Amino acid sequence: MPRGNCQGQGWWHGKFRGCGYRLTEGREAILDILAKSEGHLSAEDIYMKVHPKYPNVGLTTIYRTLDVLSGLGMVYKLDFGDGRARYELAEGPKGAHHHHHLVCTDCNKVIDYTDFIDEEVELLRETEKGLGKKYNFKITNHVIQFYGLCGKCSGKK
Amino acid sequence: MPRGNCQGQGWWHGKFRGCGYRLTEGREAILDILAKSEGHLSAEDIYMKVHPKYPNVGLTTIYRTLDVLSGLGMVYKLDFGDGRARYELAEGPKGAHHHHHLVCTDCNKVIDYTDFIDEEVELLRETEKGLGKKYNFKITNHVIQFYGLCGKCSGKK
DNA sequence: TTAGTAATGGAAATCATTTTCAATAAGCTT
DNA sequence: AAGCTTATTGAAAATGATTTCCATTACTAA
Repeated sequence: MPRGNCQGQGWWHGKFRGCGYRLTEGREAILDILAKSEGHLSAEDIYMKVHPKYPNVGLTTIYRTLDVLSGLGMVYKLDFGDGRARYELAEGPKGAHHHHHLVCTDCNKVIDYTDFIDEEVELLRETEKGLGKKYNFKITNHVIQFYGLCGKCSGKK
Repeated sequence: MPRGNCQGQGWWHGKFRGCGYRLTEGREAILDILAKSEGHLSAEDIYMKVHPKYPNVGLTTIYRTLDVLSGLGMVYKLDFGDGRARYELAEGPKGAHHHHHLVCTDCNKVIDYTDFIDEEVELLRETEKGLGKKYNFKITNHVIQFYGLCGKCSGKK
């Protein structure tokens, strides 16, 4: 039962089982919500959405599951600076929806953007390669985020 | 006494006073520590360093001051994913030490790097301009951070 | 000096996230 | 299908960083 670096491919069940994790009702429910919500959900958001259908899944399990998922690279844990972590499903098998975030520091609104992604991906590739070699780092992830004021907040009183 | 967007230039005293903030012993002490420590200090780290010399400066004041400083753009508030915020002085008048972070997700070691900054700055400039226009966002800041395993941790058991 | 208000610290309060622990359930083995 | 091993669970309690309260102190300007 390998438990460490299980970054293989395959979806859902396979990924879980292959790493020695058990596939439980609660975990599937959480994955389900994440998949259909397309948002940036906090642990509690998820709890709220899971609870009606699975009243016996507790907040603790949500946190634990998110931890596992993020460890497996299936979920990104995000920080928008408002004191609670947000989670979103990592892009599916296709790597389809690669995007980054634009955060309003006033109202906390978050915009997903996909502009400039090509140039960015290019830079990231180079940077990761360069940094990895220079600092002997095995880079697994990155965060790019812009902060500022959205139209509404920038035109406030 | 304007209190809002005080992003003018000028250093220290001027910046403070100009925004209606008072320059107190505690605030200077904190700025001092940040200036000479060149690190990524947590509120408590700062408290520890300030306390010997100014035993009457409390943790609460540290937090409050860091909040003000970060609001003024004099300090960056960073999140390395270990549950406590870190702070570092924004680059001085010169914009000299622009850098980003490489974070080991295992031992939490943080490396500051300045490689690829030129290309990056170029991309950022474009991105900020493009996003700002498209989403009507007034971008004030950004975060770029890479996560991975440092040499030591990647070669662990 | 005096009034008006910013700033302070210590204690208490918040609040997201973790830990503890006994009970339960998954998935392998037979 | 039944047993067995061990991952998983929920509820309650613990944790720990950050905030809030509030009465006191210290600037600043007139």
